[in-house]
Amino acid sequence: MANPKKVQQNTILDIAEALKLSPATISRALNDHPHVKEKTKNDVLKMAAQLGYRRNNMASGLRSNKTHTIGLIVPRISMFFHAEVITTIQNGLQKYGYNLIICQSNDSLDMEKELTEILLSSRVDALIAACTLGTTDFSHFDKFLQNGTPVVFYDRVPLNEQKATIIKGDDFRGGYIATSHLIETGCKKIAHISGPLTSNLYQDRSAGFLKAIEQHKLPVNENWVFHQELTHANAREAMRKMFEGDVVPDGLFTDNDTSAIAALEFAREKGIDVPGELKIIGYSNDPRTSIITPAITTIEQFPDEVGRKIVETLINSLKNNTNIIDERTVPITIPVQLIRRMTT
Amino acid sequence: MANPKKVQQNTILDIAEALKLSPATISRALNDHPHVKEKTKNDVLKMAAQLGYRRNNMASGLRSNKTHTIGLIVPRISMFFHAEVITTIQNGLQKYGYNLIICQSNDSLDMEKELTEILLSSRVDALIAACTLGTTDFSHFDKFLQNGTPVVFYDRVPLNEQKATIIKGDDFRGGYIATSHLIETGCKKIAHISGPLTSNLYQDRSAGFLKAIEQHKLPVNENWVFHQELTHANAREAMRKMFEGDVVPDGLFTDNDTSAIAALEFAREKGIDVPGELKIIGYSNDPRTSIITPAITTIEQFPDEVGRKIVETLINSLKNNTNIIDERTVPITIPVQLIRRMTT
DNA sequence: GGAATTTATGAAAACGTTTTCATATAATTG
DNA sequence: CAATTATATGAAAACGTTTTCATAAATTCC
Repeated sequence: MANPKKVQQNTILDIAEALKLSPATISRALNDHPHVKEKTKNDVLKMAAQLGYRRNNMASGLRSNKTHTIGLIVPRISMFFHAEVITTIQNGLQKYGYNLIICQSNDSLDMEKELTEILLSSRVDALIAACTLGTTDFSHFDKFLQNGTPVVFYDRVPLNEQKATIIKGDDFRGGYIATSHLIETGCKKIAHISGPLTSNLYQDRSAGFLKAIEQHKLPVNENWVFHQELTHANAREAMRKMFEGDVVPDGLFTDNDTSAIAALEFAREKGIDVPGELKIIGYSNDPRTSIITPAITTIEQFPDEVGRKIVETLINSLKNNTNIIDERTVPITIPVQLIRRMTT
Repeated sequence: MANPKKVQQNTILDIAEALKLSPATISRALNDHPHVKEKTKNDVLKMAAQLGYRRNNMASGLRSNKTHTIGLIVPRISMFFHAEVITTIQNGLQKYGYNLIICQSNDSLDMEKELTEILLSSRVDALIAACTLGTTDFSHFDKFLQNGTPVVFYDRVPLNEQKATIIKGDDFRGGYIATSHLIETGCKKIAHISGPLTSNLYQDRSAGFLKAIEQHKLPVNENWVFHQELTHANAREAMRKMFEGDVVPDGLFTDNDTSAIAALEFAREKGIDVPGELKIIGYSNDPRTSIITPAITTIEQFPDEVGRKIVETLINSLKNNTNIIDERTVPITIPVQLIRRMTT
């Protein structure tokens, strides 16, 4: 009694009955099948609109084995880089009639595994994933590849996955140009606050860092290289350690902007002149870097470019239904760019 | 030939066959139905795991008329407030076994309407929506309410929707305490950069603003009240207009933080001392406000609280399957808080 | 003008579950 | 111990589409 009368959704059979046609014809008409008369199509479309008909995606998906839904697993939706990428992906896929189920792993590997199970149950047509920092074994994604579901990894990606598409920023180059920029602006004692080496991201950026250092025959101070979770607090702690000694760095490369901001705030508090005594460069071009004083030099990763590329390759492999297996063994690399501001 | 062999997903029938049981029993066992022997349940669960069985959500949903999927329509996922709310909702719903289909209207009313159609086709179990600034007619949401699908509006909400749950910040109070704070810190000539009055958000904040002004018997200068899209550029333009005259404001209340930042930057460029000559207060507690110099006073909206409340009421009405129609005609209000920083 | 082809439609099966109804067995009652 | 009730299972229908196969009608061909 609580509910008045719930309006029942009309089905294809209601249209069929109203027009004295078979459900098969209605289905074909709605899907613009070539073997249906124009007039019939128009009649069906008109009646569908009149009855407020809406296709039942579950019934349709069950029969046709297509959900028009794509799963996305991401560490956290509110991280700037990811938010931008997701926005682009969402808007892109929407144009092609695909829905996006967005899931957050909260950077927990267990959660990531569970999410693959859930998305498998949802029978997503494809999967997009930016993995956890701790994901070194990627076998929980195999289930998708095995039944022919395209998988695209971006940002944090497997190193030797042959069967999935891999889209990543040019992290080696990012590390290299960031460090080179510090050197070119006169730094001789360069520190590096980096993330855990379990992730390709920080492996590559670190390699780029070292390459630039070696190329200019500068020494590497082991005590000034940190591999840690890139939080505000950790960066502060690293700064404290480095600046309690006699010899202090004159340049700092951090693998994200949060760490750069923390470092800058530390310097501000301790009266360390930036960029006079210490030059700082971050990574990602988070909006905060352009707003803080002094504005922080950083590396742009072009999240919208990443998003666009993901949509492009995905739509492609969904259309051709050609599994990506054979073709895409080479990762797609999105270029990076130095954004010079006031901290260097 | 291109694809090796795609692995076929096992179904309930495969389990049934393996165990010499009927599919009905398998289904019941998997759903923890009370009328199944413990031993049988264990056997089924074990065999399901062994065969790598994953329920087909489409088949399940088609039959049971439950998708365990909830739709979310939001202007833009990358806006700070929404990103936070969504993160909380996502994590909350995940715990109860619900997926979230997130859609962006890009603040376009047409897109919003289209998205309701799509989510209707997906037969979502419930809908959460933060509407477009231009949404004054909410009838495209009626379809959900008519077939008993719970709808929760938050942030930008309909004014007189009797049948849906409404969760909103205390915008009147926000406008009131922001303005009062400016007055208390000595402002006499207060400007207000607000959003379009089509939205309850800005109606309420404006009302709060006026209430405070009247209460202190201050005059309202019509030329210092703006109702416009709250972009960086628009705020700059408003500042330009106000500061080209002889009489200039000594206090500014902006309805979002982007405008406050734009205003602060303008002041900085023109050599207007903040907070000496001009005090500024924003809205939302965007992370940028705490990082800019001087840090901007603003109003905290507690996005996680909003998200939690949404999940709570939603799970409740999904569980009871009692449509919200009768009970929830009163909007739920989330309190706001003044965050005092350096611009006042 | 009949055979072959194209075009338009329908009947019925299929997708993988859940659920109703029926039934067989086991446990409990008087 | 017969009668009732509780427990455990199966057969079959149902959910709303899409798709295969068959066929009727219209068109083209020689």
